[in-house]
Amino acid sequence: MANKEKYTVAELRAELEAAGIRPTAQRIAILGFMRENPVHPTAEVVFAALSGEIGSLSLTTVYNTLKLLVEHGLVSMLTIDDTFKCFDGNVNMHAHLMCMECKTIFDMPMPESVASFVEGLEDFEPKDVQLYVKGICKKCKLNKENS
Amino acid sequence: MANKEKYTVAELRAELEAAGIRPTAQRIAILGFMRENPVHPTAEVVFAALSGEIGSLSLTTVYNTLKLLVEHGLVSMLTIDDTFKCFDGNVNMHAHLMCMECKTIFDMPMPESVASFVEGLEDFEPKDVQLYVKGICKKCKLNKENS
DNA sequence: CATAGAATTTAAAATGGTTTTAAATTTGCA
DNA sequence: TGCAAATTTAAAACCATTTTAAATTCTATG
Repeated sequence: MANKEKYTVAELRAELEAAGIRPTAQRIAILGFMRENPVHPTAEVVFAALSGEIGSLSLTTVYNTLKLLVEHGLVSMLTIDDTFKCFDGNVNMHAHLMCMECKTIFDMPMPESVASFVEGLEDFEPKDVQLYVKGICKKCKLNKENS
Repeated sequence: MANKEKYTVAELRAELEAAGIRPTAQRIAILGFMRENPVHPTAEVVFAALSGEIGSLSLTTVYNTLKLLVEHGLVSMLTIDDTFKCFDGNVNMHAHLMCMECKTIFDMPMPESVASFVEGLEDFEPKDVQLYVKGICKKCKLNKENS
């Protein structure tokens, strides 16, 4: 299930408040960006995207806010690549593919049995599930062949 | 399928050579450690475990060697936790659970459908598959309840 | 409405795991 | 044995992220 294309400030504010987070302008903008953009941005990318909108925004705030949103389950953190940490505003369970060449991250539905595997775990209380597949995307494969 | 408990130097040497890696004493020791110990050590841990055996061993060599072994598929890298990078000497496909409290990483068989999911991917050539489940282990759950 | 206290944001500095550099050492091969 | 290439090492550099401390903003209360 994907997110909506557009969220109102009131919706974002309500989401933050429901999580017990004080809805500041920075937090609303960051959560809004994560909800509306079906990408997997790093903190740097979020900062670059929003620093026009909020002139005073600092990279520190973006880092701290994303961490806060992750801790409250409003955003999830992806560690698919060891060289950068990125975030996903779609917290519905799904798998991720990453092209090792162009670093693009693609969403995929989570295979059926993963949910039942996780539910069936004994002696372990699951909180977060990530399925990561790294490989080469079609575009990069073609590029390689023609060179 | 787990690894053996004990590997001979000749076996390790042969594995390195088959991968086109020159079998130095450091590389043999590091690969041996990874093969024989069913844990998920960081570079620091590998270094600490082997620096007695090889007095001159440097942490740099451990980092570089683990990277080399991963590049050649002899060892796999886990990015289950965003605060550390660790390694697995068992390259057979399996899932990982990590306790968010004590940070212990447990091996689990990979659920059936994941392999077929990966094989069924179109327009994407898979190279590495990781299923990570983060949560709370039994021991830590009990500890929390009694406090 | 004024104001104080608390929370948040910010810039700057610090942190720490990892990589790079360059020199020293070791290895394989003639 | 000796040389060229590869590897290892210690030290320095790197850089994404966190911490610090001061400035700002928000909220509650009189």
